Amino acid sequence: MKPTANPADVSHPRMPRTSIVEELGRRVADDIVEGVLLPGVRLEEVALADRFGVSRTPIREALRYLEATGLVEKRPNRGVVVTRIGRERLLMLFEAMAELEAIAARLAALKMTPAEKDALARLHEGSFGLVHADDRASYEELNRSFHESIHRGAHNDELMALIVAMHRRVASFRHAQFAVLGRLSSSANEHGRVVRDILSGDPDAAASAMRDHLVTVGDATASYLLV
Amino acid sequence: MKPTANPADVSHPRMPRTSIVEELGRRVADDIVEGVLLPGVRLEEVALADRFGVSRTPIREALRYLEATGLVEKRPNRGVVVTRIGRERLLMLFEAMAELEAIAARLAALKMTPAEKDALARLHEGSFGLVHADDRASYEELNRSFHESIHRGAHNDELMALIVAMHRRVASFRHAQFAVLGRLSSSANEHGRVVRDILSGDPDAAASAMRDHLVTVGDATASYLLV
DNA sequence: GATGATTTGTACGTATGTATA
DNA sequence: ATATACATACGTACAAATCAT
Repeated sequence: MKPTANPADVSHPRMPRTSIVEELGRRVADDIVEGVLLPGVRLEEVALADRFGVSRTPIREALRYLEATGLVEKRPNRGVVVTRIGRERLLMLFEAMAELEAIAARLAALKMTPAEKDALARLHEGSFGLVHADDRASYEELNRSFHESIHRGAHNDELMALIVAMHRRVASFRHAQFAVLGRLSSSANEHGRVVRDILSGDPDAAASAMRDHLVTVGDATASYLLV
Repeated sequence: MKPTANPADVSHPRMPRTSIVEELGRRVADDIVEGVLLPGVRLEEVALADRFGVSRTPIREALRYLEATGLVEKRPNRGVVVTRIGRERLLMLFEAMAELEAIAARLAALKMTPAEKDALARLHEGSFGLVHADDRASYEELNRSFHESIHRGAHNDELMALIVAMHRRVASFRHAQFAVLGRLSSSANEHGRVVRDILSGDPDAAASAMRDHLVTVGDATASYLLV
């Protein structure tokens, strides 16, 4: 691999090409979020360097970055591992996540434009068919879109960045456990409450509905988690 | 300087000594938060390396870490600057900060122990004397303690970490502007509402009171900010 | 627009600390 | 407990990009 050039990025020569470190950070982060690298797995610098065909220097910088995001943990002189947390702290993570999503719903109720509200309503309406067909994969995809459109509807990039970062951390633990079952229709119903309160512009109700929704999700998944 | 030894840390030989990178990260972060390094200032690697008597390698790792926290911005091949943001984004930052503090107040109302509530009440009572004496420095110190005790009272380390990180970022902009004037007594009154609602265990009221308090603070400071 | 100076980006070597037999 | 193996931490050298002239 050439030092600074990115093979997949030759289109816009004047656009600041993404550095190797950023690329490495993304790829390792993706592996963690997608469950390729599970919590507790040790990340050796030379192994990563060989795998990506670079020296250890950019690897170390990428790991420093990931350390700051909380996806990996670095113990001085003892290497880096994918972050592994106990049950208590995981519950805190879910609680914080639920509160952040509640904020997003709150702000969305206050600031979503009519067009955004309309799009949200349509998105939600599309979910009933998937529930009835028990199409879990499609529902999961729609669920993502649903939450993302609310995040965007909050019109606050800083808050959205917090939520995205938090979501990656939570996702990294989802794979260490079983899938959650039988929640499709109840999830859709909970979404319905959120949509109703956002559309009617009731921030407190929307926040409350979203919080309850996430708390339910949190309990359902946390109960399966290890340690 | 020796590679891994920390001159100021010779007491506990078995404690994992903090690496140079961590030390550098802390010191640069402190300089940014305390206003020694103002937004927009360029951070040159060699200059920092000379200043701290180390090579560029640990400097670069520390800067990567700070980049992830949002305190500095790194543009590929173009160096690192202390993060500088426009008015719009700053308002988002204040809004997010206010919502996070509101969450903390909410959880504190739900989870603070009687002892913690008692300590909070006493802390708040101590503020009236300072307001009357117009002792701004002491009031600011008490204000910190007040908010910190609420953060701790939320009993959620993940949320607290978010708030601390956010607070550092906000603080880095406080120094680029004038001091806020004449808010001592109104601040104390707003605190009073928060305390009342936390003590009575009303999460929604506590969140609302805290949010209003922070929104006031945000408006007051944001209106003085540059760009 | 080209050239030299400055700065960032990456590779690599060596020392130090940690784990294991 | 000591020695050996191995991974990490930092420093140094070189390459590439940016900036100033």
